[in-house]
Amino acid sequence: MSGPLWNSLITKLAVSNELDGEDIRALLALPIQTRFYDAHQSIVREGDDPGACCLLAEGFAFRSKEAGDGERQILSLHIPGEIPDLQSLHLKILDHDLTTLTPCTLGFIAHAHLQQLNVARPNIAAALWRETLIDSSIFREWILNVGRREAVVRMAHLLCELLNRLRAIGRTRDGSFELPINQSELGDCLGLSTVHTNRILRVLRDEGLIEMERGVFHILDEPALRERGDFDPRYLHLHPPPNRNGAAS
Amino acid sequence: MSGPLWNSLITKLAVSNELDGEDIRALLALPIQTRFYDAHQSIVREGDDPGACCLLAEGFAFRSKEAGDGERQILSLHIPGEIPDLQSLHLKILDHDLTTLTPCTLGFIAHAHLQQLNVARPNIAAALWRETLIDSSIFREWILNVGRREAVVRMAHLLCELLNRLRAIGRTRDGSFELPINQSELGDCLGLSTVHTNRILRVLRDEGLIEMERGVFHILDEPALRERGDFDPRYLHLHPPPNRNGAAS
DNA sequence: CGTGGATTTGAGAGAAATCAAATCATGTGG
DNA sequence: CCACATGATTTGATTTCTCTCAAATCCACG
Repeated sequence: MSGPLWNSLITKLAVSNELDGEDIRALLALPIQTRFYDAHQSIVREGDDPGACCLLAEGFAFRSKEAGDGERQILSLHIPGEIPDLQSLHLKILDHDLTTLTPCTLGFIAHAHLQQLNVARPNIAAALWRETLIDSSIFREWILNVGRREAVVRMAHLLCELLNRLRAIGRTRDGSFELPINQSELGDCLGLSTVHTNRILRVLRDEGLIEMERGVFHILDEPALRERGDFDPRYLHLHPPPNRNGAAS
Repeated sequence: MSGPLWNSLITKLAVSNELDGEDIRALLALPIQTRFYDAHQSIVREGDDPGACCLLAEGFAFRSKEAGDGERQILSLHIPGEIPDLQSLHLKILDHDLTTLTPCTLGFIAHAHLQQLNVARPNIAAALWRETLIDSSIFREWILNVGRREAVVRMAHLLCELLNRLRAIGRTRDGSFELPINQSELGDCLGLSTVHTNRILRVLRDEGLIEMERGVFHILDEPALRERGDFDPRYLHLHPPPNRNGAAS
């Protein structure tokens, strides 16, 4: 098999992992069931026990939880090539929601097939484990962001993160990237109200750091935005680990 | 080999994983180098590339990051039996600090030995992966906590989490647990100032939900504290996954 | 008994939320 | 092509929560 689904997965995995020819062949042989979703559709919900992981091949999705008072917190934004619920492979019961942000092409991969792949290709097992650990590293940075940075810095940081992640999979042009997200959702990422989110975006625009138009963000001065957002991309682990034993190349 | 280090590890792993006799034998054979640390000592730092994981056998530790302005955010609190930097097995460069909270007994396990164990005992590899995923699930809940709950609720939630995690490894008596943490550190867990942390603790005491004395927390009314803290323990995954294929018992 | 760290209290400032309303897009049906 | 409905963005005014600054108290320990 082959096609855009497999390509997005391999492109993304190759950002942070060394894959050899055998690995790629094994990935291409992975049975994936394609489905198309509209924007703002629930993919899986807290409490579900899905039996398959969801590869995001095209579009954007997010994971979220709700507090008791109904306030929503977005935990992560997902970009093409990611498997947002990869953890369901070992944590059967979902502890959060997964929802499309835009129309999406999704590929469902049965847990059983992933397990077989992990046994057959330990290097892929390590890569997938590593992906979940990078996911975790991004959560840690979000805790810091929401817990200890003020609103403008938080927003600048988030935009830097998105720019860097999207650039790694070739989805930026100059300093611009497409991401159709509204201000209410942006606020839910940062723990801010919609009104305050709006004012904060204005600040960044007034400072000449960004511009926005329907679903497209333009980063006008990345170094300045990094400075403003206290951003250091190391936590994204956007490179394969240093190759200590002369393995795959 | 055997001793308190191995016991703490096995006790903790068994909370959320099914281990069979062979697994336990393999764990007991794991070479671990013991070292004793004082309170408030750095174990590993952001940017380090350690070569070994650190098993927390006795005492408490925390992971943290610092924002540009020097504000510290504590990302997680660790209890006996946990391996707080297990992710360093696949993410070589540390993206946060790991520090003792109290005097600790630590066991260092070389990455190479863990890798060998993962190959020899796939069930243990799955358990370790699962542990890192639970870690991740706790991060997600902390994002929600810091992002969308107000201070009193945040604090109540954190105390419920600690009670439940410590109970699972047998470190509570009735509703009480030992945890020598000061208010500044507690504030750093929750994204609050020390002063506000103090006032919030007073609120919970005035409401008759908790009592505190040097390093010991007494939860006087757990159901009420759960209610106050919007707490649902499911995200802690404190039970082994449902056994679907009749494997280990 | 003095010292330093931790906790507690008070007062005032600041950041972000809430409430309310206006404006701006976008899409639909007539 | 226009009237209208809907949702998103924007703005203003006010309230609430949390922080900061400062000082007092408490406590463990040498």
